[in-house]
Amino acid sequence: MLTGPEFKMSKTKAKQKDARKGRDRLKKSDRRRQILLELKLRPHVRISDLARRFNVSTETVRRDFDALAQDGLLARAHGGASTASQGHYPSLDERTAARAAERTRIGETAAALVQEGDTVMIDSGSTTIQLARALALQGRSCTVITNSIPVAAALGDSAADVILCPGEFLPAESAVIGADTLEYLSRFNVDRCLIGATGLSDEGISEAINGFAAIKRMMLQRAANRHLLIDAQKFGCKGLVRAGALADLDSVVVDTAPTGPLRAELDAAGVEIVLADFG
Amino acid sequence: MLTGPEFKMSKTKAKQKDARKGRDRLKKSDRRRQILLELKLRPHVRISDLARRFNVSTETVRRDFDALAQDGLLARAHGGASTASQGHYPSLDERTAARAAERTRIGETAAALVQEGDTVMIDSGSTTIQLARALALQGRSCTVITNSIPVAAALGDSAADVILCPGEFLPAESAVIGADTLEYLSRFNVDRCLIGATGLSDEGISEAINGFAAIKRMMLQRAANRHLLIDAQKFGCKGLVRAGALADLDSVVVDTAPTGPLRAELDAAGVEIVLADFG
DNA sequence: AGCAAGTTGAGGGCTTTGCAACAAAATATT
DNA sequence: AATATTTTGTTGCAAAGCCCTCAACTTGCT
Repeated sequence: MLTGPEFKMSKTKAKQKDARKGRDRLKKSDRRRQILLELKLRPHVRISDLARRFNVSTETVRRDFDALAQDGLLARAHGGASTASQGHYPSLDERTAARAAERTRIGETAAALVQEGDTVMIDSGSTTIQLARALALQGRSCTVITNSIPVAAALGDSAADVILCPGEFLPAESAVIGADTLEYLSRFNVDRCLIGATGLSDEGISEAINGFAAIKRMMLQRAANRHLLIDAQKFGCKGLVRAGALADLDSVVVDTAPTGPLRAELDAAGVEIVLADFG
Repeated sequence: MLTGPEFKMSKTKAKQKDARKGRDRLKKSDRRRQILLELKLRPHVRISDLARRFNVSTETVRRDFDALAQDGLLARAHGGASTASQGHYPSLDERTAARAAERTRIGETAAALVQEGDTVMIDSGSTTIQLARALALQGRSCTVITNSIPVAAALGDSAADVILCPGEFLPAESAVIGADTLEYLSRFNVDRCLIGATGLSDEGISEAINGFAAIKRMMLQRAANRHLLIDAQKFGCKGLVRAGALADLDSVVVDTAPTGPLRAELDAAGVEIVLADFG
């Protein structure tokens, strides 16, 4: 999206823009690009500041915000806007808040599985970010190896040491993937790994993105205890790629106990079901 | 008017808080913890939303914000607050905006040094973030290896491929350092490296933090062309650690040409001075 | 040129937020 | 139990932001 549509000014008359000294205004798309760039730098920008900076009226900035928000490129706020990226989190209305509560609970329950002094691997995903939050809150002193930048940031100034994996940076998920990531992970032997997934069915763990599936497989391979964090909505879902078998797991942390064939297969594979209790 | 009139249900015994089902208010510290937790999840929270959620007045939330902002735990914004972490970027007032203009100019000039298809190393620091922004804006297609997460984020969805280094995560700078970082960097041979520094004097390049100096040294070692980005304010400053000699550089990108002994030594070492022109 | 479309700025009416001072609860202390 | 201290709520007003429409301006196209 960085290829702007206004690259054709060279063919017409390209020299009226420098007539004014230096205070000339930018074009719309340049301004919007600048806004997005600014947002990558700091989490929040104020309408009034940007208006002053770009030498345009606040209404113009407001219109920019609305347009960018429509494309999901930023989130509006009263008086300004903030980043929408960094993984897309749902808004703060009642329904979603209730669902977020389940995820928080799963994260807290999973965090309790981590022992003081453990070394753990945590992969990327919205549920594992909740786990990282809980881990930071509980102040457990441990070593965390992760390929997710939000996880690293959440654990940033907690008691935990955070080791980040190398690899190709994926802005959509704010995580790294690729051969280097896998090779780096393969060097470690850890006490446990905590991973998420897009689906869990009687056929195994599945994931929507191929690169992430490989990470999960590697983490499962390097850990003595393997935990999957997943909410009941994903029971029975089969994502694009298979990330592992049920037998690869030691336990699943869920908000609601699974039933039917999934439950049967979990039991057959000897997977412990850890229920995140709501109380 | 939202607070029901029957709030004095049991004023004696110590366990009246669970009498009402779940709608009780939290204490101050819990509330503030929740605010910080919320902020780790999304980049911005609104005062009015939190007030409704916690069942307190907006003034209370405002006071929470002020207290947390005082501790540097969040950044106020009109109508809400956003994360303060992720590396401390200066605010957007007049003075700093003027100084930021110089840095932006340095970043743009340095970005122009990068050729299409280049492989480059970029280290962490506020000036190099500006460089990353400019690089993204110019749409140069290249491969960037960095230990800085803001640099990676800024280049996120540009034409550039971004490779992130492994290492210990440092929340204060949002960067990674350590032996793994160095070892990873040592694998590559790149066309150029672009680094910042806390000081530049006739004695060489210096840096305030030891771990970062080692990164810079390694990048200088692995690159065919070595550029230092630095603003005139840092001329003559000697930081804690020496990150390299002047002769390790091919060019310095500055906003103002250095004079005196620094200039003499740069000339003697054959370092090109690239001036970021304002105009 | 000249027309059409798109972009921007200004004004007005309205809502939301910020701020400060004071009052009312709740909590801690003696 | 009575008194400090802390925490929270309320009120009033100034300032900032929002949203709308309309006019001025720029840009693109034929």
